[in-house]
Amino acid sequence: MNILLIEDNRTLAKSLERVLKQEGHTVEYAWNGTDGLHLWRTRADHLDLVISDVMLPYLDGLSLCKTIREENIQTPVLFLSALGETHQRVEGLRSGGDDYLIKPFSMDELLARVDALLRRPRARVPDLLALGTDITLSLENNSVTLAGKEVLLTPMEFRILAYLAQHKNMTCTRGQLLENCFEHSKDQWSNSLEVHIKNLRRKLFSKQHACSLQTVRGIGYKMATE
Amino acid sequence: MNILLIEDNRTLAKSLERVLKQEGHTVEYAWNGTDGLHLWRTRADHLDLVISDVMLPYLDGLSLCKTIREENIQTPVLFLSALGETHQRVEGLRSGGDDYLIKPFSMDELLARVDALLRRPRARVPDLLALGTDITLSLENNSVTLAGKEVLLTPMEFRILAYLAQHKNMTCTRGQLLENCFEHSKDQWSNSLEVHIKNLRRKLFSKQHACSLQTVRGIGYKMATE
DNA sequence: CGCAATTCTGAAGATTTCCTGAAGAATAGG
DNA sequence: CCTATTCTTCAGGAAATCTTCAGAATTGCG
Repeated sequence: MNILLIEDNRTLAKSLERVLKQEGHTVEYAWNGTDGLHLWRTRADHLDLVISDVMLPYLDGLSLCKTIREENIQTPVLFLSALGETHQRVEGLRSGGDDYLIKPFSMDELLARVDALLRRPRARVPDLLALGTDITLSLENNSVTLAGKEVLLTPMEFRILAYLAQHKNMTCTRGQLLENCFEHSKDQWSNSLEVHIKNLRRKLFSKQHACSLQTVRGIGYKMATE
Repeated sequence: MNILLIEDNRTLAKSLERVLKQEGHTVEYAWNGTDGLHLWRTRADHLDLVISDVMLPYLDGLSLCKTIREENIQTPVLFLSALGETHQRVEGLRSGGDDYLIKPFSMDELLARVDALLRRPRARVPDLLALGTDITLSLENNSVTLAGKEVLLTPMEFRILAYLAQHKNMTCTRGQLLENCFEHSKDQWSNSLEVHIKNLRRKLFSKQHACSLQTVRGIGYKMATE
């Protein structure tokens, strides 16, 4: 696992690095907030965990984490801090942190908490999604191609398709779709969804594919691929 | 979000429940280890978080959590305990816990930690139920496969099958089935149930299997596996 | 064996859910 | 302010599903 360590105390950093490497992790290191931010941003795809001090030169850990979270980067974060007051710990978690460890701590506890954070499955969203053999969908530029040719979708249609594609072969309830793609609340009814589904079918699934947009009666819809 | 609270101190439990509900969560409650285990197992699909005391009557929190993890259920767990020694906290995390909060704690911190645990993407456990050797049923996809091939069930059929599968090798009374799968009240009669059972048998149990849908005369039905 | 209670089965009617086309409402861009 | 695009609503009809019913089959028991 890849861990980014942001800590200005070089001595502590060294020993943390040693211990983590012993556990089989690879460790990258930044000694201040701005360097940390840069590394985190650029390497986010490869990182499995960030361990960050709260008090750092140039940019403190909490602001750093807030910034990152606003960029929709979800790498788990373990904060280290000598500030152990409840309100300080709460603030750490509210800033987007996943755990908060008070200095001084034992290496055993650190490793246990690191394990707990690494154990949970990551939700890494790939950029290009393939549906069957000839439908491709790029989340980044909001575009869809069918057999190599671009198909124009309305924003709403794209949101719905993207949601279904990200959950392909799972049944998505009408509630999920309404909540995630519309501003509606979960349990509200709107025929609108069905109209968009119809249009998606017309634009993308009119012919036989290795992929189809199925309705699951009484529940919702499912993007089925082979 | 759905939270299961396992705590034997009724006073503490009550106030936790109140605070969590204020935050918009729904709370289920168990006051001892064995009840907790049962609730957790059976409702795992709907639970988003478990908050559990460590010292509990009948079955302590750590063993409880280990058992659940061995069953491949990944619901996040927050342990509460008065035992705040490092080695005890480490043990909690090693047992499959995700966080460990030491009593007494402030409600603020509890809520922050609950938020942190709920915020992270859910473990997508393919909640697959196996019946015999060749029937598999996925609650998430609302789908059933027989010898690898998908079998299409109606919503009602699926609900009934799922209920029986989740209680396999137990006799389910007609009352249970009516109450859980239909909108009927417990003691109402409806031939409808039998019709659905018939259709399930036709679709899934027509051949000899390691699994059969038996009728228990005068009581109800049983999903029997070997 | 014969009877009564219970369950099974097929088909038809009732109900729910979904699809579709078109028209009205909202929104953005010029 | 006008236009083009997109979104939502509505209503009719189609399709899938659920329930009911009546007769047949099965089971348990004296």
